[in-house]
Amino acid sequence: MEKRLLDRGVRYTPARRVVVEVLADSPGPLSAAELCEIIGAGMPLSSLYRSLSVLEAAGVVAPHLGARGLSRYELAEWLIGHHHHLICLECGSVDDVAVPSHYERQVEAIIAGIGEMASFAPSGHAIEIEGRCARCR
Amino acid sequence: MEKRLLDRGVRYTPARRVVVEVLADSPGPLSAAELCEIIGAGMPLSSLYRSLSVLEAAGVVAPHLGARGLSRYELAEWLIGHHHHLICLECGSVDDVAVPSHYERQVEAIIAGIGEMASFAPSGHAIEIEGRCARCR
DNA sequence: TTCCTTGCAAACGATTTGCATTGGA
DNA sequence: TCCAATGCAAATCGTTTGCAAGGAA
Repeated sequence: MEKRLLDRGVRYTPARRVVVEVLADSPGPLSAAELCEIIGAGMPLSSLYRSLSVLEAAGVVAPHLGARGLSRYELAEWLIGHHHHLICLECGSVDDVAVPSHYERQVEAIIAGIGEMASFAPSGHAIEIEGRCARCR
Repeated sequence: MEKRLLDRGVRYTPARRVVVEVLADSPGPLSAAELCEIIGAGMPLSSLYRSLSVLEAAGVVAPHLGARGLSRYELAEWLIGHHHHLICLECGSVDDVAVPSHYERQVEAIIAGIGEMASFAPSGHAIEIEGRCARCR
């Protein structure tokens, strides 16, 4: 992954490394504010955003645009695998969920069918499942 | 639908009516700025947002939180039916697409399966399909 | 030295709110 | 009359950017 940054002439600095590590440990995408909280002091929001945008440009993190005009960030799918999101309407948390491959194959087929119907060329998809998470039941 | 507002002690005013009408005519969700543009002058953004929040509280419109940190609004599903979104990565447009019921039944089953796996109680879902729309091909 | 990186503060764009005014029942 | 609705301007929130200082190659 470091190579990916070096190829773009940017460094894999401690600040960027910590962002990647925190995201790697998270069960789901995190907002900038959440990241900042977890990383702790000594990380100004502006630097955080700069790290995120460098990492995004390098294809290492991907933004997930969500509730109340705030983005959540997670590692790109080539790092953590294809997955979908469980959004808790109670506490607002967003967790990743991997979908068994026989389900995912059905999803692919459905997406392809819809694309054909609508003369739309699909290149990616996301399923957002809303409800109540285990903690809020 | 007017009843829905009256029940909450709010009126179905011309300003609110025009918002509903413009949304009803749109092939997909619209941002506040787009709504304002379509409605034309004489509709300050602040009033628009106020109309939207009243309509949202009444369950008549639903926000769709999307690209580049801006919300798009559409009529609630009980008014326009269950559907998913085609998001064009080229021009940024978002169009609704209704899914044939045999597909939708498969989707329901998949969602239920995932919910069980993750001890998550699903109450709704959305499939966002990214790609290129017919216009941008 | 030469870039890249960082921190701070200021700027920005979308959305919200305070307040005084208008308007419908 | 009374309360809801509106317009304007100012405030707020998440995010971005300009600029000068710090750091690695």
